[in-house]
Formats: sequence, C-alpha cells, structure tokens
Amino acid sequence: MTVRVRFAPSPTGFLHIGGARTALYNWLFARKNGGAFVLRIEDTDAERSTDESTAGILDGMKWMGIDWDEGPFYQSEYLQEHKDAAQELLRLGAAYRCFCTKEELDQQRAEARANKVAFKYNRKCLALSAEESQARADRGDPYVIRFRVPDNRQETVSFDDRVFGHIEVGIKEIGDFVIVRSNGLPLYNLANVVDDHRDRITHVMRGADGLANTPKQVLIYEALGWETPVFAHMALTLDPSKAKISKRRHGEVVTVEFYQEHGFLPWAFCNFMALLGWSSGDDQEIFLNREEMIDRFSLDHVSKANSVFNYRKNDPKFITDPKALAVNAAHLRQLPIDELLPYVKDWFVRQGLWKDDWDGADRQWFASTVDLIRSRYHTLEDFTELGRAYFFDEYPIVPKAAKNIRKDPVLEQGFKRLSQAYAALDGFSLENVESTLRVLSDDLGIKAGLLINGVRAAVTGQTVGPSLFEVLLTLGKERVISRLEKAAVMVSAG
RNA sequence: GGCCCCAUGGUCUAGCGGUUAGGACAUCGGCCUCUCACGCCGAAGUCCCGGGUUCAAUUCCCGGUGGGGUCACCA
Repeated sequence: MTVRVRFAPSPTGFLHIGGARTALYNWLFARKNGGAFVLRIEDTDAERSTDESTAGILDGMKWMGIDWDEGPFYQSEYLQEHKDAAQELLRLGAAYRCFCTKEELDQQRAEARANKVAFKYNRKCLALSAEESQARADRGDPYVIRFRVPDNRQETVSFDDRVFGHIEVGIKEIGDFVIVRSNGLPLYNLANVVDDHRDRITHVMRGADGLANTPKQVLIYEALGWETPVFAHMALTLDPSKAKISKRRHGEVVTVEFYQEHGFLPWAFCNFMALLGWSSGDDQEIFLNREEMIDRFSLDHVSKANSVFNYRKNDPKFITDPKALAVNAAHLRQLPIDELLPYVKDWFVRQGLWKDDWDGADRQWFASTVDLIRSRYHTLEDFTELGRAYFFDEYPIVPKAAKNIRKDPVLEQGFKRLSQAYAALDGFSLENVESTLRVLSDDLGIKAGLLINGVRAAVTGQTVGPSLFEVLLTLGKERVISRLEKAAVMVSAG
C-alpha cells in the first residue's frame, strides 16, 4: 500500500515553527517511503480563517522547500461530504440530535467542575424517540448532532500510535461529543475523519495535541466502517518556560517568516527543525542536503518528550535558539561554495543590494570573497551587515574598530605611508602586500600587529575578520589605498 | 479537577540490565594566530524522587513529584 500523509493546518495565523516541523516530518516520511504528501487547508472556521494566513502558510512551505504532491485542498469545499457522513451516522444510530440549550450544558459543565470530574454530556436527548426527535427537527427547533459513544459494546478504545505506542482510554471517559453545530456545519473531529478517509491517508502524523482527540476519531472511523489510518503523534515544541509557543505570546521569532527575513538557509532551517524531536540514531546532526536526511529519516527516532525551543528574548548575541544559528552557520561554511552562492545572491537581491557583475565579470571575485568570510558568519544577514565593507564602499565602522584606528598617533603616519607604498607597488600580491606592511612597521618602530589591526579596522570597519592580507587582496589596491587615506585623516582628526 | 502522555547536563539528544553515561549547541580554558571565526585539544555540568524486581538498574514494574496535552456548537 502506498504511503499517503497530509499536512492539514488551519489558516488562523502564520506558519509557526510547530506547524513547520509537523509539515517537515510528514514530508520526510512521504519522501522516504515514496509516498504522497497531501496539503489540506482546514478552513472551516470561517471566523478565524483568512486568505492571508493561507497564503502565509503556502509561502512558508515553499520557502522551506517542502513541496506537496496533491492539493492544496480546502476543507470547506467538502462540506457536503461531512454533512452526508453525519446523516449516515444518524441513520446508523451512531449519532443523535441534541436539543439541549447552551444554558443547560453550561450548567452541566459547572456541576462537573464542582464535582471535580470531567464534563460529559448527560445524554438527555438520547432518550428522545425517533419520532419526537424528527418532529422537533421538522418544527425547526435548533439542535446539534452528537456522536453516540458505543458504551454498550466495548469498554475501551485503543490504537497503536507509531511513536507513543499503545494508547488506551476507557470508553466511559468519553462523552457524546458534538459533530455538527446547530447551524448545520460539521465540526473538526468529523470533518477531519471524513477528509482523511477521502484522501486515503494512511498515516496521520500530527502534533501531540491531537492525541486526546484520537479516540473520538477512532470511534467515528469504526462507526462508519472505515479502516483507521496509522497514527503518529509528535511531541510538542515548548518555550523555555514550558509553555506552548504562539505568535501572540512569542512574536516573530516563532514564525517561519522570521528565519526567512533573517538570512537563514531554508534547508538549514529545516535541518534545525528536524532536530527538535528527531535524531538520526547516530551522532550526525548536520545534513547538508535533503536526500541525506530523507535517507536517514525514521519514525523510530522521533522523541516522545516535548522539546524546548531555546530562544532567549532580547539577547543581542542570539536572535533565536543558539543551535538554530549553529546549524545555519554549519551549512553556511560547509556547503560547496557553488551551492551556497545562489542563496547569497538571493539575499543581496532581496536587500536590493545585488550588482549584476557579481555573476558576470566579477563572478570569480564574488565567489572567493564569500568563501573568504563565510566561516565566521551565522546568517546571510551577516554578509550585508558585518560584511558590508567587502562589497560596498559605504560601510559603518564599529566603535571598537574606530578605537583601533586611533589607537596610536603613529598610525596616522602608518596609514599614510602604507597607502603610498601600496600605490608604488608594482603588483598587489599576498607576499608584497605583507612584506610592505611589515617593513613599514619596522621603520616606524612599532609591532606589526598594531598596524595590522588598525588597517583591518580601517578597511573593513570591523575588528574581526580573515587574515588581513587576504582581505586586502580581495578589496583590491584602489579601495585599500583610498580607505587608508581616509583612516589617516581619522587619526589626525582625533 | 477527570482522563491521556512524557521525564538523560542550561538546550537538543544517543542509550534499549553490566558503559569511565556518548554526541551537538551554549559556557569556560588552551593550541593555532595579525584579530575573529574555522579546526584541534581540554574543563565544568546530567540519568526527578522513593520503593520494588534482579547478582546488577539510567534502562523493567509500582507509587510519588514535576511538566505537557485534552476535556468547545475552534482546528
């Protein structure tokens, strides 16, 4: 039997990391098993569903590179099927109309709470005769349809969850739940089962918050005489205080969009997400390409314990979970340069900073410059922020760099004479660039390090970076000379 | 509160009766060095608690504790 899985988000917000992870695991499972990945938008809550959030979810998935084979289907388009299923359940005696008012039910809930037991509908309307039920319906009395939990035939409902194992719950624990609202619209538990059955889903992989609903759904499958799919629930991702993550509480940092906008490589982001609850079984954590992870993916190593998304609010050093940054950085420096370049280009284009020469005449230069600096960057954003000076003549000089430039008055002479010496140089090679600087340091009677650090600060605006002489070569003679002249002025100006 | 689920360093995890409890990130120190990063080396830090079962429990069972989920005419 061909594996068929689905991702069925409700479009009530942006795609957040929890949903992204669910989508990713489904996708990995489908690709691993040569199955189909279906995308279904569960938009039946018209109050909360918006086109924008649907678009946001699709965009997020596209960015991550999680492609779907079928869909997107929209749950709202299958309304009639859901209603038909409810009628069928009614006909089978597996469901019944309930005319109880909200007030009555609220009262029952209050009582249940007072008695410290779970609320269970008291089945008042189950006692209604078929005739009376029909008569009241015909008369136009408002009613909901409840599923009749078959407590006369079995004591427990159970299923074997692919990650949590055998789950069993006493049937007396489940109250007759509503499957169709009084306005005629079916509810999640019913619609979801009908849709999964129609879409021939073989494996339902979703967040563990669906675990407690599953017995109800199993009951519906059984009542309709449908085969139940395999369930595989995934532990939730929590925030550092163990609270469920939500955009409302946590803001942008939990949305996929945030990672897109902060220069994450899509697959590196997926790599990090995958690690939040899944392990390869050995020590490998970095998967530079999709195939590698697909090959290794298995439900056997999906964790049952909730994981904590370890982001720190307002931490200047870590804009998100340090491990997310580390994984992205690993991809940034380990990817073959030719595979990385397109993403760097996209980033520059997005920022409106791309120059066409960089994949034309200066293609080689661009590649080697990116290669030179990438090992100390964490995100693509670093190329346009920290790495500004490598690509543009306008660049900020960070305070510590400014300090290095003015560290010693002798540096004014140093910069001035170095620029003159470089100007007089025949070529501009690693060797003569370095020896020129060292000879000058001796002349000036200062340590080469002083001049080197000053020059680095002057030409890059940073105190850190690659070996200075490599930097100088990448920048080229002209730029170096003019930047040194400016630096000399900076020193004299104090 | 009822029911269900979970529990290895700060975080993500490996482990599946006998291990100096492994790896990654983060932290700290060292090497490298013109700085930073990379790379390499090293340090600190963990099996929630209590009972069993067993020659032997991080591992199996039970009970606590802690955390999470769920109990809607949301999905």
